[in-house]
Amino acid sequence: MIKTFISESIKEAVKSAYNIELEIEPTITESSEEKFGDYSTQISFQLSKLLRKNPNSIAEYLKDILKSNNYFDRVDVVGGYINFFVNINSYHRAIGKVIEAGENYSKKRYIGNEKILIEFVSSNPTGPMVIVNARAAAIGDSLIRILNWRGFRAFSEFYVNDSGNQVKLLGLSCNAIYKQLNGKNAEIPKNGYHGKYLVDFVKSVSENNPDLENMNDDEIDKFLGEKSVKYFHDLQIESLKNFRVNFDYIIHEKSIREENLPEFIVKRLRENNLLYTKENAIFFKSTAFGDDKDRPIIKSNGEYAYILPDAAYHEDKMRRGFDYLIDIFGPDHHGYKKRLKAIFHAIGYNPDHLEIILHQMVNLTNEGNKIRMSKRKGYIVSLDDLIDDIGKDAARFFFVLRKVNSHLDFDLELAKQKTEENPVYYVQYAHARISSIIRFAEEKGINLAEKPDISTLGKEKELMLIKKIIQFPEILDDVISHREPSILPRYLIELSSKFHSFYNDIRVVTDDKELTRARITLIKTVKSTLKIGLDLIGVDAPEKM
RNA sequence: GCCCCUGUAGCUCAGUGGAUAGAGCACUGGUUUCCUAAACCAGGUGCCGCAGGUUCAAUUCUUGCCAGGGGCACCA
Repeated sequence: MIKTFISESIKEAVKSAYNIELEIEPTITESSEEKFGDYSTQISFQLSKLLRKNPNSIAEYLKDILKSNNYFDRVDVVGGYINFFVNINSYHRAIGKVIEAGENYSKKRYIGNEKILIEFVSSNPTGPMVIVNARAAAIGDSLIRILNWRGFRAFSEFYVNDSGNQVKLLGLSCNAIYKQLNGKNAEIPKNGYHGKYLVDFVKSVSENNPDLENMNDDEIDKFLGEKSVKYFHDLQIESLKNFRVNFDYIIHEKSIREENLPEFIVKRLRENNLLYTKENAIFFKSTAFGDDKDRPIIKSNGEYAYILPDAAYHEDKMRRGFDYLIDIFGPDHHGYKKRLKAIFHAIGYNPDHLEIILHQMVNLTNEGNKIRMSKRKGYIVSLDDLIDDIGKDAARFFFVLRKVNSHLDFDLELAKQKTEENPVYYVQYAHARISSIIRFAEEKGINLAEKPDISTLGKEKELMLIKKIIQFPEILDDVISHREPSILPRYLIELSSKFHSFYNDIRVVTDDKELTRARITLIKTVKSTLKIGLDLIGVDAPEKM
């Protein structure tokens, strides 16, 4: 909030000095060193070209205007930079607002009516929830929480591919396993699923369904296929729930097909003259929309290519009244991005209203050795395994801590051993510590209901904490504008660090009741900021540890 | 061959068109009669992968190259 104020002041100063409206937001940074004040701007460098004056004289001129502002103790100019020394009253005013807001600090009311739909995970129902999908889950869920907290209307959705080829393959694989279990000769199809989890599943189904023996091959394929899709889907949703990831909507490919939406897409494309037939397959001219080559949407055997029902699904999203779509995909979908945007555009929507976020892969290693995971081949470490090993708080924190765009190396052994060093505990510990101090103060009979005198807070470490706390709303906005949840956990680590440092330097509960109340009030703002922040990434904020 | 991501301290990773590039881990030493030591304090490291270009200013933008990872189906 102080930053915004400085920004406004600069704009006004520039206007009154040179009679120009700044088109750009002046960049304001927190000063790297104390001698450069609290905040700095290098606006004079940016203006120097425009005004044909040297930066230093511009800075000096602006300084004289800015100086008169009662927010600052001092305004300095050093080598073209303008450095602001914010006075203590401004900080007291700022933290006063945080205290007023309490549990709702940084929360915004709904702004506008635009509805955002974020689709993520959408894993195939062919096995348990795996680690890569868990990363998408953590990212997507955190984004939704943060967007909604900051006044957007964002909804989460999971798309189930419960028809099509892979379901067929799953049925065939199950059938083969079923035969093998009964001592018959059978091979799992080449592209089928080989996981041990599937054997366990088929075993339990066949024990509970003796009629299987009376069915013919096709019937068994179908029966086991449908059964397993439902089973694995439920299992996945259950795992995600346990990971504190819930969905507003779950949409099945089957229902998209039943509503004949794929046919609608074909019709629409045909009307727009964007289809042609080649070697019995129907191709969509996606090159007209920037794709590298045209893509088949109906295969020569008459089946739909994956993109067709998916395009239909996006049509469905728009029909349900969403204005802006975000898809979070894994790195294996990167070639798919152009194609999907192309078809979205081709069926009549603004391609800017479909945003595709690609997160990078997760490499699982075990004592340095890479574990290659493949559901089809059957090497799997499931989300449930991970939670059992390191806990959901650590897992969620860890997944969101890395930037969406970077590859994530996850050493299972290390993660298990390093549990105690995991930064999530550092943050949670700060929260628990504050809770403990507050309990202690209550035991000492400090009346916390009485309004404290904040102006007694002026020590270096106190101001340091205040400065950090008031950054929080900006941090959340950064997360949103960059689509980068990792900014939040890193901020929480910094805030915790400032608090621990404060704690070791300054005693909160003392005989001075007035001062105690002021300090308790201060650390309460830290507590609620941590609580809100942790909650936004789906991590618990414990009262005790 | 084409496309995407990455290359910053011993390791894991932040960061920015601007002032002396940062954290954590690891390593060394210190801190508790007192609110949680899962904490704090002190100590030092960098051809910011390489080479051009744009700029008053490049680690940041851009081009080429090198290295690592991934993707390039009438799979989903």
